[in-house]
Amino acid sequence: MRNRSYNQGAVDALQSFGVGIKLKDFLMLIASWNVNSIKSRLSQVLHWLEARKPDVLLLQELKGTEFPVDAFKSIGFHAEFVAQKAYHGVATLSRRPIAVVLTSLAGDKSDIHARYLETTIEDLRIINIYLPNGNPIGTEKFEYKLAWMDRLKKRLAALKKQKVPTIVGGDFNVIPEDIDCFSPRYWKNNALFQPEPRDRFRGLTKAGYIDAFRHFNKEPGHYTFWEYFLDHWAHNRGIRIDHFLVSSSLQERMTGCMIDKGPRGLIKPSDHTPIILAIR
DNA sequence: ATGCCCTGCTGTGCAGGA
Repeated sequence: MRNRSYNQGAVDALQSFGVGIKLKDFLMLIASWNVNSIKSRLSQVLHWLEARKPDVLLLQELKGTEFPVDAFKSIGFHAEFVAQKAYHGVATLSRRPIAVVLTSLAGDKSDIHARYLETTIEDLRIINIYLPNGNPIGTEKFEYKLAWMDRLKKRLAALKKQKVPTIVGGDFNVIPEDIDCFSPRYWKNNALFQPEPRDRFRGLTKAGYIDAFRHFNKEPGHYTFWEYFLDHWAHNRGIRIDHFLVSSSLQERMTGCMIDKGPRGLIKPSDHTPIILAIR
């Protein structure tokens, strides 16, 4: 699988959109990709943007203070980012101008992690998140994750009340249901699979934010992350943790949501692969 | 029960990821 060509992945991904959709005619394509270091993955991201031509790309895990704004500018993308040394970091790329609304999530002034970027692009509020991992369970890291999710819920409730059409995309570090992992037994002691974060994720969907991928696809076996080790990729032993949550007011405008497995099969890949949302 | 693999950082392995 490691040698699988990029183009085959692209073809597979496009087919999952179904017949008769002419992508560039009437769709806005919004993608999200945890790249596990933008420095290490820059050429793959540039190549992917040229191949897929999304309108917006949300990046997570930049892993450094430097961000290659000029490289993206040269292929027609505006870029805004929130970064810190060595860890975390999120960036939003867009062919259309980006208006930055917020660069951090309210509710904890001591939280200086680069994990949140709220923007307006066209008529949409687009929130890029890198939700805390939370491992190991039983530590302050797990408590930080839960608190972060509570803060996110507050923010999304406020936007819902204001009737702002909102799309939250990124690495949620939550496996929503058992069908979103290859083996519940393998993940049972992991922060991504605990009842508390899963309940909070369901709380967001109950509050009027649609899990876009599940809206279109009820099958098990569709993942966005595969461990680097133990041949997990070759055996499709993955988890679905990168998500788009979409305001229910935008439901009629959603035309598809797909996972593009192509980039995970490249040489020196990120451990995550992109997810793409199509909005009319 | 833990590591496996990968990245950044200034390291002489560690922290963090998931």
